[in-house]
Amino acid sequence: MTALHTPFARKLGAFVALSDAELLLLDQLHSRRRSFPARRDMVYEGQVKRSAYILASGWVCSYKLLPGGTRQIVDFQVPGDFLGLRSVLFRTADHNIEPITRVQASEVQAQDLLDAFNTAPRLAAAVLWAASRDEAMVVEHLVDIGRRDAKQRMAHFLLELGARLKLVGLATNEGYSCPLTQYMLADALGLSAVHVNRVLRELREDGLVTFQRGKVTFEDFDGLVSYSEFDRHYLDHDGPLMT
Amino acid sequence: MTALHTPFARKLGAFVALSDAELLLLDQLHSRRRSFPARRDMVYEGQVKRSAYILASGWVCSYKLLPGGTRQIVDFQVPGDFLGLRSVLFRTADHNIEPITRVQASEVQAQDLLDAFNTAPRLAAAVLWAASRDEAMVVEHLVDIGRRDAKQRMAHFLLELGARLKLVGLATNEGYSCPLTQYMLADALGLSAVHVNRVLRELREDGLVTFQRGKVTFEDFDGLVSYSEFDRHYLDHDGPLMT
DNA sequence: ATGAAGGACTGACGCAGATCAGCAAGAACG
DNA sequence: CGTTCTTGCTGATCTGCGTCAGTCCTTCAT
Repeated sequence: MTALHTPFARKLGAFVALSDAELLLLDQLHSRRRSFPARRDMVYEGQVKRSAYILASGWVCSYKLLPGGTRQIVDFQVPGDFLGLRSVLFRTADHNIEPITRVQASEVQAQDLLDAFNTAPRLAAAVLWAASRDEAMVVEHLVDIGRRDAKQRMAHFLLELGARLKLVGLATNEGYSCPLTQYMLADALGLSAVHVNRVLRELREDGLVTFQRGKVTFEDFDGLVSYSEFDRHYLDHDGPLMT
Repeated sequence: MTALHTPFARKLGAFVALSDAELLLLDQLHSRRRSFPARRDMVYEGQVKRSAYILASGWVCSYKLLPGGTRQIVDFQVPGDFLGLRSVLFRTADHNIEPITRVQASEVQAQDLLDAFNTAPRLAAAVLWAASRDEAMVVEHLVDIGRRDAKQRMAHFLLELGARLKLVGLATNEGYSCPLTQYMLADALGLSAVHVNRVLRELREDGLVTFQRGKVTFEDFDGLVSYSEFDRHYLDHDGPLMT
């Protein structure tokens, strides 16, 4: 039961009902605990020796730098998220990972993970499932940037982030606390920071969401969902999907 | 050796040097051959019973529809690509898959795949590797849409597609044949069809690429690479990366 | 042969969002 | 204690790209 207190186990538990033995295995993955200061890259593009991590607390973002100096944030990772699962397969990292806040993470060797998978294939399924869901979020992000205007894009993004945080108990339909700056939002959504500011003001004036002083507050959750055409279902689960 | 004639085996061979036994296993995955007509969705969002497929010939695209009637094409799949690997893990498909041309594909049951993995873990690694590479392409696509202007975006996209096709022997640095319409390019790149047309004309007038009558011709490959800030390395391999 | 439909292509016009150029307030640091 | 950095915020101006409204050409079906 103790393992359920880690955000990671909590998230996996939403996908697969895990046995005590499986929870114990999960716990063992958390042995090599490390801490990272904010703003210094944990992983950078081209880096060869990499590990995977399970985020215990704090936020990070994965991004790509362009020659012009601009950057595109591909995804944010919140507590309970796995990072670098995919990149373990490659020799070198293909993007940068930067902690947004101070971060606590468990380092996971590829071998430990494979061992755990051998003893508990259902665990493997759960981890792959979580990874797939993360990929689905990147796809949703792509749609956001490709086909929604700035205001809808922001609205959709804030809801999606909320849905993710809800999975690990860090958000409700009231809101959540969020350490992102307007510059980061800009880099994630493909906008300028100036325009992010304007869009946030409009959403606030419309009485839909407020994002101020590190807090996202849903003033009118249903209104925001319908305004942004957010699909309630794709991240929602009433309980484990696999038993 | 015969299996090397399928685009899929050829692609995996670029990642991992496969033994004869592994190639044989790969061949067996190709037993349930199916054919699909152009333009009728193979998989649609919300569909419950799904299979994975290995594309033998023809092109397909995966896309998401938005309530407004617009769509965002997330990725194109070309011969040798695996489709639906990720979605096998979910109960329902989260996007649509539409054949662009008539398509030949081998249906793969989740169980067959798992069995193959058990007998040949190196094969599993190769398949996961290929899947990861596909995900990396989605990420690159995201960067394209988020942070490059229309002209650079188009240039980058055409090069990326070329790099992919080169892996299965369907492109050279001279060019490749490509069944995409300007409307599809628009839906993929988050542009209007009108603007796609303008951008293609500009690239042609600059003497960089020509895209006409189903053929992409690189007039000045190096020029295009530097104009679009294309990273030559991320899809290039001189030989198997794992032996 | 004759529509009908899809695709390439173009010009005129308008707008969403970028860019530029600031100000103000708090945090971090000497 | 002032200084510098970071972040939020704003107005003015400019532009990339969308929208509208077409034409032309090719392919296919009747």
